[in-house]
Amino acid sequence: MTRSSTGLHSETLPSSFYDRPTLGVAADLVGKVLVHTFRGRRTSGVIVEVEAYIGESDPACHAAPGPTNRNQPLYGPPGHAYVYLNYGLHYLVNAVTEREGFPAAVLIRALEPLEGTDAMRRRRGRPGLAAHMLCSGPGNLTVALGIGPRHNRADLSAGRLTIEDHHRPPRPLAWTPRIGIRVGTVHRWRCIAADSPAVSGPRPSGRPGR
DNA sequence: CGTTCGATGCACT
DNA sequence: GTGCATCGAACGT
Repeated sequence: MTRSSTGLHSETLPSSFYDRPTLGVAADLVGKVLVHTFRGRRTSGVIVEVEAYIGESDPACHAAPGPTNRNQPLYGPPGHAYVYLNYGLHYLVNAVTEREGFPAAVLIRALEPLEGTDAMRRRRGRPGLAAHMLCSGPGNLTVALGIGPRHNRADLSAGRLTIEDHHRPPRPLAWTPRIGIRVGTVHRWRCIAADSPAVSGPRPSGRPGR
């Protein structure tokens, strides 16, 4: 048990949190807090947008071609990070879910910054950027928190990259199709905090935020 | 508001 | 050689 920036008790989510059906994990990750500690400094944000990628039968999941060198972490133990390079430019971070051997994960797509917004602006290289834009988008949040390929396979229940429960009040959730993919769009496996200005891309009703 | 497009690296066929 | 789970600037309306 630690003291969170909000003054409420918080604890790191255990591996068991991730060891269950991915859609449940995705819904429950909204409102939790992603934390990276670097040189004793925390940068963190409340998760407000995620997407589920579930099994070899999901054409948009990296496990669709079966086990490969890259997607190995998806087959590994739940509660570990899967970090990979996308479009040759952006690192994206996932939390591996379900039992070991079943490839599935939740992609973290947006945060509401909580701690270390100054460091986030420095890492983004955008001194004047509004707080709600600092971690909006999966490639942006990894830059803002300093997450990179060294975090691939990292244990999210212990270490420098973790997800915490700050016991924040529940958020109104909305499920939409996943975005940025060309296959598997039939599933509504993107879960957002419908009231958040930090969510990337389209949302049910137009709001400020991009 | 909207759409288009270039940058960029690597896994996979 | 092809195709991305992206971003942001540039341009059209």
